[in-house]
Amino acid sequence: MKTKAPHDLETAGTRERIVRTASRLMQRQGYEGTGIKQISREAGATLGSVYHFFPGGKQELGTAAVRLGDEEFTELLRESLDAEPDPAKALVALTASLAEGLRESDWLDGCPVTSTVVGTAGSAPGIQRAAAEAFARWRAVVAAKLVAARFAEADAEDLAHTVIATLEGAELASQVARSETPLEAAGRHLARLIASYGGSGHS
Amino acid sequence: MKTKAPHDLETAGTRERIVRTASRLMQRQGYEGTGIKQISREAGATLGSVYHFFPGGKQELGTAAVRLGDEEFTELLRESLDAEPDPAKALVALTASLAEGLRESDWLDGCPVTSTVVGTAGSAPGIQRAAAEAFARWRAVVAAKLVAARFAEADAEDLAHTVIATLEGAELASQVARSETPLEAAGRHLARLIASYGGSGHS
DNA sequence: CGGCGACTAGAACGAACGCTCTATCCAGAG
DNA sequence: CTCTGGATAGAGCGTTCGTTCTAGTCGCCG
Repeated sequence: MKTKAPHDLETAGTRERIVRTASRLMQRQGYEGTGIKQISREAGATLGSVYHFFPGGKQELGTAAVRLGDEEFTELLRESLDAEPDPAKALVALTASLAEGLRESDWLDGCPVTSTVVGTAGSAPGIQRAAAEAFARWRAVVAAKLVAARFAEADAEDLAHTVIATLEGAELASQVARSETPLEAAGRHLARLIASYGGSGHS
Repeated sequence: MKTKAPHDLETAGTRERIVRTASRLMQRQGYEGTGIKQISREAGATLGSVYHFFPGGKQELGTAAVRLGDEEFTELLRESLDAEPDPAKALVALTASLAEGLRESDWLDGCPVTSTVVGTAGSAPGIQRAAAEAFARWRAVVAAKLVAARFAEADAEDLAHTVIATLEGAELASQVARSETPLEAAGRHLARLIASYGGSGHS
């Protein structure tokens, strides 16, 4: 019986509801600021269900929440980069959409990975590892886009570090300042930085 | 009696010990992850003293901790920028020293303001405000340096947004990856971005 | 039908949380 | 000396924390 599909439809329903709720709450309140009871309450699940799906407790749940945020942003990143051949223009569009999302949440929803991982440095190694993997994956997506736009591989990977770091920092700065300006400036400056590597466009 | 100096020497001693301890702990564990009793214990003060100096409770203490982090980084920023006439080179040196500090703490001590403010978005407006003021002050210091290096005022303020955002993001990325690479790349790329504004140097 | 495993349900535990409160200490003013 | 007020000291409040545990529900296989 390899078929786990039948009742997985239901179990995956509860499990996924818990992870999504955990991710959303930790995005706003941080890892330490979010309680398991609050998660189970808002997810419409009970404490028993939470510990059934996450026997590792809060840390395992936090790790799953970070991974969900990882997947969601990876997809957003890919969509933005695929929609526009020029990576510089794509980044400008991406920062604009990040700023829009942030404003629409009344500046509450920053990067889910960042919010969850900050403050767990020495105490929750699983979460640290998941966050490191998320950053690495995002960098790889950006680097692949740059390589596709005829960048040298070394330059692409190098630039990807700064692209991701600047996006993270600008998202945080915009959230704290309650203003789209940091993200907007980051988009423009990343485009300028990329353009400074010779090619003005995509060919 | 305007002279408050005599016993202020002692009272300021305890008060400052509390704030410094709070700042250090919140830098590592976040705002929610740090307890007032832990702060008082590690500061060698009692609960009574904490609430005597900070009748506003944890939020007032957190705000003071953010302001201390603000002052400390403002000073580090000024030192780095004053030591080198070319702002681009100064930023490379700054990222190197940030990376060194991070590595020396075994990747535990990130930006004290960021760690403290993340996760307090909707719940602690005083902390949010103090963090916004910190970012604005740092931006002003960077912008002033750029203006002194013959940048147009509009360009300088615009660039300052991205400089601060990138520094924040790279510090976070370096901490999570436990690697100096993100900060090192950020320094090089910020220097390149600044250099792209015409002047290759300081005159 | 009986039994079994996946899942739900929530009471209960000890510890820690932020905060309030009273008591005490002590230097300096009168 | 007394008196005063800033500072120290810590017991104790009610609440919430993460976690454990037992009981119960449900669908499916034999």
